Amino acid sequence: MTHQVFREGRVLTGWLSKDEQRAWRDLLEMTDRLTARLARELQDAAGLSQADYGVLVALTDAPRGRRRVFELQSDLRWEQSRLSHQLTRMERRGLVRKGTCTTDRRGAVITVTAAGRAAIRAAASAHVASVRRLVFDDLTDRQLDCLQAVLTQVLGRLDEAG
Amino acid sequence: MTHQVFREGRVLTGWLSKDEQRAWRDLLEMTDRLTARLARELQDAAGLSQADYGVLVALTDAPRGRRRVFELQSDLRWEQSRLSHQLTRMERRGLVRKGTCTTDRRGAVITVTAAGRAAIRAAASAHVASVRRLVFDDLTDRQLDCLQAVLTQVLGRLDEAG
DNA sequence: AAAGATTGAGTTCTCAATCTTC
DNA sequence: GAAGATTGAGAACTCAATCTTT
Repeated sequence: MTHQVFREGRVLTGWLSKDEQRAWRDLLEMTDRLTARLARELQDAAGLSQADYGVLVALTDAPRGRRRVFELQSDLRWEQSRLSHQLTRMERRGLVRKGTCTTDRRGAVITVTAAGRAAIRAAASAHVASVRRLVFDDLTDRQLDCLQAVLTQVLGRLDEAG
Repeated sequence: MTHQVFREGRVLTGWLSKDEQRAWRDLLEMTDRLTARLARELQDAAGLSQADYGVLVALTDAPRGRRRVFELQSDLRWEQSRLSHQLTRMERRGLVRKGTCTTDRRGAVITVTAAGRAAIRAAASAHVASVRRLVFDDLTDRQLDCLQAVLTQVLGRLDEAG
């Protein structure tokens, strides 16, 4: 799409058309409200933050529930220090355990604990149900395809942009 | 859409189909990366956080650059105390001014300052350009329509859900 | 020196409690 | 008591500096 360049006689190059503005505002509002709601639900269901949940998903997806810190970092695309602080807090709460790596003594191996598995089990089902109800239940196949195309395009742009 | 209920012989009620899972993960990744990138740009261009930018947009959109705190609250959908802390910090930095309301002495009136206007002017053009380049430039009219329909639907669901 | 990870200080967000005026 | 807003304490995130091992 070559976006709308003229509107009411004024040049709008470099700006957004009315439709684009609306979509942008709605996208921001949707993500804000969606994440706020899901965060509250995770907190209520299992005392987990979104950050906790993300870490636990990455760990439980991995073989034996173990992952190096730098691997988690690329899974989650978080800053080093954010992840380090987060893991320290999660260890204090008993959700994960830190161990040193046998083959590289610089490295830490993070393991999800039984309590961590229990917490994510308690949270996941209601969480996924909410995602389905709020986002996917009313979507047609065509809408899902279209949404995926948009997401893929924007992610591609972000890759180019570094 | 009635989502996919059977897959490889297993019942998936209450869960997400493969396509839905992918879309959900990509949506989370897109919003994370997009907001992270735009936040960095705002910071570099004008020393503004996303939060600062949101407040300044709401104020400069309003007549005479003035808005009551509870009005900003419903504009931004923020928690009371978050907004209050944010405004305190922005006043300290000279971006806004707080005054007491003449007709209701409980109330505070927030006004954008000249420095606030200058800051958002410095940030806005590059910000909008990035939004266009990263999100809208490659979108067809049909994709924009479809995206808008999805956003409207999800926002509607969120309204129902309270 | 580079890779893997942690630390501490400063900033921001959340939650509950509080204060003032209606 | 309710509405409008602030405060303080604790948790989370960012940035730069640091530490250890390779």
